[in-house]
Formats: sequence, C-alpha cells, structure tokens
Amino acid sequence: MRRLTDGRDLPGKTTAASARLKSKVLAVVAAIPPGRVTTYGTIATFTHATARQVARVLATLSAEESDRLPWFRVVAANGLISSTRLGAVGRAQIKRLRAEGVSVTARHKVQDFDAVVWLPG
DNA sequence: AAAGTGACTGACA
DNA sequence: GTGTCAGCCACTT
Repeated sequence: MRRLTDGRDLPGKTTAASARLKSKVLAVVAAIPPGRVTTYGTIATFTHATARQVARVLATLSAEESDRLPWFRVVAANGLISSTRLGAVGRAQIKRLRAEGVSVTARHKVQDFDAVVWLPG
C-alpha cells in the first residue's frame, strides 16, 4: 500500500502517537452497537484527541480495517453525514445505516439522532 | 520550511 | 430547519 496514485493517504511514517490513537479509536468504533451511531467529536473526547484526528484515522484505514470496522456508524456533529462529499462512499454509508434501521433524511441527517446516538463507556 | 488540503465543528445568515 | 464561512490540527507537496 503506502500510497495511492490519486494522491491520498496511508502514511508510511506510522508514528507511535498515531498508532496509539488509532488503536483507541478503532476500539471505540468497533464497540458501537448495530443500529446506533456516534460522532467524531464524541470519539475525539473519549480518546483525548480532536475530531479532525479521529476523522483522519478513519480516512486512513486500510481496506481490511474498513471492512472489519463499522466506520459507517460514525457521523459528524448533529448526526449529519459529512462524508457525503466523498460521493460513492457517503452513499454507501447512508445505505448501510438505513439497512441497520437508522433513518437518514434527504439532507443527510440521521433521523431522531438523539435517540440513536451512542456514547462510549 | 511554507503553503495547501481535508471521513470536522461551531457560529452566523 | 438548512446552507455557508472561518478556525483547527495533522499531514502532504
């Protein structure tokens, strides 16, 4: 892997700090129950990181990891699906959420967000 | 080393 | 309620 020709990702560095944060983030994401969602900010607080960092971790997941983890249960603040800007990926995320019983509005916002949001702990 | 970019957020229109 | 704009932080060029 290392790098994709379209310019994006897979840091070859893999610093110790990043690896530690990544482990924590992955642990939290893996713990999200089906049919529930959580936000980048929540994970960020829980892992003592920033939302951007969490987002980056998920953005740099390997194919196997993204397949193993329910990353689609992670949404932006207010239950908004921010990854819609990725086009196909965002669509897939919404599709999978709906398949789990999570309704998403036409504006890409999780319906009854307060009811389906999940807090780690 | 400086400038550009983005799975984000919070404030404002 | 939705749509934009401006900070943020870490990474890439």
